[in-house]
Amino acid sequence: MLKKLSPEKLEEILETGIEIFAENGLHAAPMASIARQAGVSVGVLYKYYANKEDFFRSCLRHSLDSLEGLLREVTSKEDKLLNYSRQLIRALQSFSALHPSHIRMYHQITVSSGEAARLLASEIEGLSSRLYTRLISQGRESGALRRDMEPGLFAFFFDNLLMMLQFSYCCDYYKARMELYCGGMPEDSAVEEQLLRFLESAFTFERSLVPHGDSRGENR
Amino acid sequence: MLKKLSPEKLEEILETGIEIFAENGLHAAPMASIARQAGVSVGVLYKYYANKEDFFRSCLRHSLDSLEGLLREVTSKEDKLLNYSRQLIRALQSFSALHPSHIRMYHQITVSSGEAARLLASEIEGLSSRLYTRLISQGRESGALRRDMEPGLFAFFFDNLLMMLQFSYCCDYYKARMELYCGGMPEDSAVEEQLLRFLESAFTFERSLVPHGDSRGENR
Amino acid sequence: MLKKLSPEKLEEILETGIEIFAENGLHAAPMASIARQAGVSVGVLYKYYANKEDFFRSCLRHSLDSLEGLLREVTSKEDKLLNYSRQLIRALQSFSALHPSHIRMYHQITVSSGEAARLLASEIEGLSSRLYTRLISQGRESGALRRDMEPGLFAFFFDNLLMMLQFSYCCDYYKARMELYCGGMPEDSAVEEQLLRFLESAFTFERSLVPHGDSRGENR
Amino acid sequence: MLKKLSPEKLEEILETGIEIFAENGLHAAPMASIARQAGVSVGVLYKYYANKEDFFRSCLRHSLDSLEGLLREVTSKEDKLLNYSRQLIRALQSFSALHPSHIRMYHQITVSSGEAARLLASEIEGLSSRLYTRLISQGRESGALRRDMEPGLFAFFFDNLLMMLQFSYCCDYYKARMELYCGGMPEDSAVEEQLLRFLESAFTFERSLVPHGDSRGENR
DNA sequence: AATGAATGAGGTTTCATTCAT
DNA sequence: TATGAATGAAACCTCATTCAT
Repeated sequence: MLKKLSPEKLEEILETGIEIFAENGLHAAPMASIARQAGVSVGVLYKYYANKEDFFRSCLRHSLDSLEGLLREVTSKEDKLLNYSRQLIRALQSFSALHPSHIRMYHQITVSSGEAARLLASEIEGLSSRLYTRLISQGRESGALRRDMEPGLFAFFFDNLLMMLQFSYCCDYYKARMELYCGGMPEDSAVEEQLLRFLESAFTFERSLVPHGDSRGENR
Repeated sequence: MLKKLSPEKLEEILETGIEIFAENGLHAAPMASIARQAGVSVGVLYKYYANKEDFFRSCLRHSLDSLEGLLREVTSKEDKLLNYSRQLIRALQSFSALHPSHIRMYHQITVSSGEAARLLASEIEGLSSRLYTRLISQGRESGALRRDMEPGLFAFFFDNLLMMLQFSYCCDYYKARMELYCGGMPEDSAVEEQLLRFLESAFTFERSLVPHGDSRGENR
Repeated sequence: MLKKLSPEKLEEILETGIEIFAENGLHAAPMASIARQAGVSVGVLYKYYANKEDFFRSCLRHSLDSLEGLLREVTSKEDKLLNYSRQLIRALQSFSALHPSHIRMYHQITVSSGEAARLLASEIEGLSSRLYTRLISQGRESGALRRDMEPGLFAFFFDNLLMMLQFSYCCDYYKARMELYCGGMPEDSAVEEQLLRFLESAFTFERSLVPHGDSRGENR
Repeated sequence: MLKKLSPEKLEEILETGIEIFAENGLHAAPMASIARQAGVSVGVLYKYYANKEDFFRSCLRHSLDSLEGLLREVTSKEDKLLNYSRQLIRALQSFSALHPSHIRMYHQITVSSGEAARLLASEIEGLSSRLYTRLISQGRESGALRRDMEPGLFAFFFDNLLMMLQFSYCCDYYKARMELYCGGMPEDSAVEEQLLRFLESAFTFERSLVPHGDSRGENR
């Protein structure tokens, strides 16, 4: 019985798929390129996956598995948002350095539309949205975080910053944009430090405490 | 570029292009659809524009003109970051409601790669990156904003939040994601209020002032 | 305005389609062959027809139009089944000689299955089934034809013979089969004469009149 | 042909082949489906049969063996055409009910063309054409059947009716067509009775005896 | 000058056949 | 010997671009 496709080969195919999807987008990625680059024939792809859509879903699932593993690992070590944040930033920086194609593929996914967009969003963002909202609610109850915030929206802002960070490490357009803002690619440690400061203040200080007063009130 | 097209027709062609590019992406948008929907022949498109790429650049330029107009208008009225922020948020909310296709087209652009990505980023983000960095530097000098920040990175975070907000109003995937975080589409006013609180705190409170202490130090 | 596709060219495309469908079958006929043989590009086919299925339907309709024209013409001249039969046989012989591909395409259609088969059958056979059944019923009422028959089944036998005749003139397999039975391709006139004798007797003599008695009765 | 396959397995493979060829046609039947459904590997098929064509020929031969057995059995019991007809109709009705795939495969064969068509026709129709022609000739000599007929053509008409009957019981298109003519699927017994009446009259009454005269002469 | 029909390369998917195991 | 994974040619269909009218 010919078992040519070892788990390693299958892994390689999926990683190649992620790479090509990341580069070309879901629609424009040629199955032939994936096959060629993975060193197999197109027939192999269609033996293991019903069609392009199915293959893409498998690539996504493969990637999400490792990303969710990362998320769970970080979560298991910390339970307070701000402590957790530092670990998370570092983990994302390292994931971005190791698997930039995965992040690029997620970014390609964000251009989908219609029902597919809704399904993909819930598959990709479901876990983190629930986690962040929970951590923030807990922090607010315990008094560790500010009270004058809506946890959902603040979780949304929080994830916006982290998602953009990843994209900025991996996607050409966002990379160029970050360099534009920072005058070159900033050090990982500088990003970590500054983003933590940004987040700490945003999540801990209530509006009434804002000190300088000069930017308050006149908008009402 | 010859000039036989009336300015109105030209405007219509470009707006149609933006719509179709926004919907389909740069690669998948059919020139024939654009021509048909704009009520001209494909021949006209290829008479005035060398090719699809060239036409796309013109659509982008057309859109940037109106977006930069908006930015300049808001800027002319305010010069302090936090006052400015409220105006900007409102302006972006209204722009997103009026011209969602423009925002979607910008989003489509973010998937480009290589040298094109760098050029597009600098064309689209150049103005705001310089503006935000300047406003933040000034605020830091004047004492209105915190001193322990790098203006470039904080400007980057600031724009990340605003860009994601626009995408979340206009692009299917991000729309679904925002609903996931907020349990439904939030009111414009709630978004405005919460994002302002988030930004105010992030930009004004220095780390040493962080009140509860419980999120410091215990990181190992 | 480029009007390259004259009605003549369109006709040529449809005739070529009929030819290729007749030769290869619906599924196996390559659109590229049709285009090449008709002297156009595949793009033309897909500009005028939504897809292969649609193109095939148009070929069928084109053919049915001429066949139904023929049927109506013969019908208009005669209203008694047996007079009508001679005209019909001659018409089918001449149609088979002029347009063998059409007949071969009908034959290819008979291998379709499922709902498609039902629809095609009703489209192709609807007219003649109604016509034959009506003629036979009328003949039975008037006393010109035997009374001890069910018009539907006799119409069915009648059409079976005519359909097989056409196929036997045009389709390789049936041609070979007819030669097997007749020891070579029979003259048109012999086929006409013999088939008319066959039909006349079948449609006019009632069972009770069967003369020789030796094949009667003992089967009951 | 090597012989390691048990006769039962061989039978199963051939029957499966017949089924798949019947359903999909010669061209579109996937060898892999046949192997899977028969519970063997494709390798086995290609070990015992040189290629698809060769395998198909074996399926046909297998089917012809049983059909010819049937024909011989009926023939051995009767020697007069009209007595024989009733037995034959019943036998074909029962064969159609038991082995519709075989009939469908024969039908699929009728779309073949070129030299293959000639060979297949002679293989499939040789026996019955010789048998029918002989029976009819004998009947004509003995006076049991009409004299004014050419045995070959009448045998041809006779077989046309029987072949169409089988196809009408088994093939979707012809089934739909028969329902169109009869307003629903007729009872086996009605078909038997009516077809016998049709055949009896066709084969026994000479033209000169045609009673009503109204369908004679006026054809110019 | 403007039109839009025509082109044909390129993408997805299927399946007969081979051959490593 | 038997397996069934792998191959890759060929089919459908789309769309950027050209160019006859």
